[in-house]
Amino acid sequence: MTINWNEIETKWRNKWIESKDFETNPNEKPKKFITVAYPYPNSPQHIGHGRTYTLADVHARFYRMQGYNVLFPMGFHYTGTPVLGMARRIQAGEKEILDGLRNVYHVPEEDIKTFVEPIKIADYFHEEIKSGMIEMGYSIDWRREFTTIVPGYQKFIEWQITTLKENGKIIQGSHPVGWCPKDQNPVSQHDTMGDVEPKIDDKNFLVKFSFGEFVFPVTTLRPETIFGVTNLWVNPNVTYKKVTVDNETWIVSEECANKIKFFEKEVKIIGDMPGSEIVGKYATLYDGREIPILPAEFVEPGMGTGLVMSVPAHAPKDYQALMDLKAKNHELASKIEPIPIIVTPGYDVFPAKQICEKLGVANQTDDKLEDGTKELYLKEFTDGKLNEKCAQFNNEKVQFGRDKVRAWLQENNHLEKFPVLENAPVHCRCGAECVVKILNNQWFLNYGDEEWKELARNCFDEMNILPSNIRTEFKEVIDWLHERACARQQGLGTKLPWDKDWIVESLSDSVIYMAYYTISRFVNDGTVNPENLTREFFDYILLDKGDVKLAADTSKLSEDVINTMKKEFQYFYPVDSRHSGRDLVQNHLTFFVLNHVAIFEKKLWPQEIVVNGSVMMDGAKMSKSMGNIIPLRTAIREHGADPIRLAIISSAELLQDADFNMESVYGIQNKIESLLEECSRLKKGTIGELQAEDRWILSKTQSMIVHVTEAVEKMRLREALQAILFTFESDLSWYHKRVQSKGREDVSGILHHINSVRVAMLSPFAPHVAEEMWENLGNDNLVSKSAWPEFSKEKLDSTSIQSEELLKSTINDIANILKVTKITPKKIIIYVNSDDFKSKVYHKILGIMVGGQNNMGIVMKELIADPETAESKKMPDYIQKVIKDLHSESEEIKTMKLESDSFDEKEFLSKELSSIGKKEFGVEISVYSESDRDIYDPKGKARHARPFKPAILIE
RNA sequence: GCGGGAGUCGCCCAGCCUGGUCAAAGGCGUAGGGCUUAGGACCCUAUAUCUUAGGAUUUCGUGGGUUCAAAUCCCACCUCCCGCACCA
Repeated sequence: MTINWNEIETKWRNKWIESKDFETNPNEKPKKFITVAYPYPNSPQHIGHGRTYTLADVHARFYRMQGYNVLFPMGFHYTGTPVLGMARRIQAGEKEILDGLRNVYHVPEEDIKTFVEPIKIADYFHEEIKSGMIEMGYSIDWRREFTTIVPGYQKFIEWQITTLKENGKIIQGSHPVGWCPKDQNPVSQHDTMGDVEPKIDDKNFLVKFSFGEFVFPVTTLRPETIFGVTNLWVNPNVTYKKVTVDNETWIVSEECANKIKFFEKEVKIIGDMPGSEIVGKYATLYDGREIPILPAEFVEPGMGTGLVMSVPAHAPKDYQALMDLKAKNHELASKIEPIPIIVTPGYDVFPAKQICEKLGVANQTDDKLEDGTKELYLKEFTDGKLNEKCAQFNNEKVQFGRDKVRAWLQENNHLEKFPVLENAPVHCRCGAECVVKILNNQWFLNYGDEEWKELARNCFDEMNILPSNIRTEFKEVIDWLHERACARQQGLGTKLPWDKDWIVESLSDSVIYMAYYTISRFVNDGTVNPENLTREFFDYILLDKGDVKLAADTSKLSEDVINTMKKEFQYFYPVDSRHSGRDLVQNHLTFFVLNHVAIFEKKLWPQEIVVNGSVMMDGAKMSKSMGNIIPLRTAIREHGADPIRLAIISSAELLQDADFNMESVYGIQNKIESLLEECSRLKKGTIGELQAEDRWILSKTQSMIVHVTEAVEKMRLREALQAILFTFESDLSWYHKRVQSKGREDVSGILHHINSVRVAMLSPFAPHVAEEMWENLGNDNLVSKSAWPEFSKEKLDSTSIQSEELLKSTINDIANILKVTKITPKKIIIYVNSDDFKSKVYHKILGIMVGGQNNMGIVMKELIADPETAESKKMPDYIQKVIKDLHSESEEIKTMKLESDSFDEKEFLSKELSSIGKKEFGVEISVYSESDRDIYDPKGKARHARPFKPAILIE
């Protein structure tokens, strides 16, 4: 049978919509509030996005079947800048992006025309993504949907950010950003040519030397080398500028002057100073020491300030430049000797000299200097120690000393930050070269605050985190986190209420919004006019602060409505499970916790976080440039939603990256097809008297229920699915074998029961086709509304599991012997144990082993200590073998054997073995007990029989 | 540099937290058989090595250690991947 997936899926989707199953309001049942990070709509979603939502949907559907009132809502995150950049590029007619929209995303031409407006882009993909979610069968309550730029949400964010500020969580400061001087805008990856992220290196510093009334600023990554400075380098061919910077006059290159204009400084160029005029003079160091200024061609005016300080003992370039001058008998240079200040194991006193000689550097323009410099800088940083020339920093490791030296110089106004673009040049899409701008008065969330961190740690400690091994990562993130800018100057979003030049940054307006799902329903149905929502309203509903009258008056609502809304919030909150991709661990998920603890009281803190890995395509990372992105809706059309859901879930456990490939989809499709076929064959029937194999398979079904339920609870969905579809299959095929060999035809009632259980458990994973199967099984309700199969101890017949295991292992042993000996059997004889003493010893050993003891010596001692089994010291061989038998059985089986009644092996085997044995081996099998009088035992095998391990003779 | 992971029987990937059910699940591939007009799909069997009695041997990155017992716990080493922010 070939399934028409789209037809089945549409059929059931419509039924769900009709019955409004997923529209959730408070009721008397216990609730679960499941949320997923909402999408940013600047492209259609692909299979990778589908993973997080699918896992959450399975979770939601599972809880629903377990009898919870589950709220699973969705919103759309419009806040941010990427669509702005897209719109600009589309307006400029950039081929690359237009081709992508047309050929990869198949956006209709008339829609593309509207995309010059950023919101139209978001609107388009919003609808696209939403349609995909519906087609995937996500059980979302769409009545609560919103975007982050609707008035109600904006009122909510204003309230959130104001509350944070009043709680002292927001501070002001300055911050460097990548900046386009032409557009007068910050630039991010989306705004640059080639989509490069402008990387800012703020470990770069500027050390100030004096030169008469002027300041000579010099940039360095290694402030500690100030102690080893012997001279400055200046390019004699460059004309430097005199520049007033606040109250000082600096000598810097023109390029540098243009950079510092973007720092928080008053900058004005007032004149020239040719490099040639500076060369040969002296500058003054922080400690009053005079050092000569020497010419060097390697000094580039575009780098740093265009002036360089020379540390010839530790910088290969400086050393070589000095040598070059000395070779020319330069007068000032000839007097200079390197000053070593760092001791590093593996290097001698003058490491720079050592490296230049090792690499055979010819002169200061030699390319080998770059490698040498890199090597030495790293070694000195990780292994080096400052020496006695470094005053109070003597004996400090460079790793730690550097920061101390920097702080000390900074205090004494000898040093300033000089952030640079690490990956310069970066070009804005407009063509201009980007610079670093220091933004004044930036607003920060003070995530560095220790008290705040401590609260978050408390929350994490009490929270369930799946998978649990990601907990340490959260701990690290909390430790490492510091102030984070929470406002931007451009993009869509909500304005800061107290400073309208700024917009609340997108990662800061998406941290507690789950609370808004309980409000959006009332906004969407018109009960509430969002424009009227006030602080008092939110305070009352979300924080239980103030009184209902004030909240009602200020927001022009009735007290009844207000109290209904408050009850709804209090019913659904806290969030019971937050699903997200692992890329959000370091930011969103941690901020989510931080903001909750900063705003809400403890009982409203999140209960659980579930983190999943990403999706790979045929083993490779998905990327637009590689062209291996499959839009989700395309995949649904081609393969069906359920196969995609199953393929995503079955390809990897939670945190592992899932590999999506077509083979796995086809495999799943076939598996499901045969299951569906079987379901349509089976009819509800009466279950007659149970035979041994019936009791066994029903017991196995119970075990499966336990196993699957546990796995889903821990979000080990792959394991659960595997159990439902595959592992159980091998039990079923054994059952079929047994039934066939007995020639039974009355088992369809049992199979119907078993498959009902399987289909119900499959339903959260593959909801559409499970409904179809459920219907085929003859049910007239929806499986998504039916109850999750429940384990019942009474249905678990441990004796039947044991006896069936005995049968299987006996068959297995016979097959094994036949395989090894390659004989064709004419007759098979089985001898079961009937020796009471052996049984007694067996049980005694079983008890000892279940108690945790497995050592032969200890077991023997215990046996001898008991007068009933003391005789066993005469049969160490038997003891050893029994221990070994038991070793190869699961704890579960061992416990069962211990707890349940023993059964008559002979009776069972002689009754059950012949039919299956005849089918498997084609000969009669006779069963004797060791003590039978009429025993046929020509080879004396019978005495080898042990409990659960009969002896076998094949002729 | 700071931090987080990973290395399993041809490939992908479970198992490790909680040691014995582990020669190690499942999928793919491969080989043989069945079914089929053929192909596909499906089903069965095999797939470390040795073995004429249900067994033995060597295996889970490398080298040590703990233990009656190690893929699993501890130590060291090797190799590989990912994140480092104002960006969704």
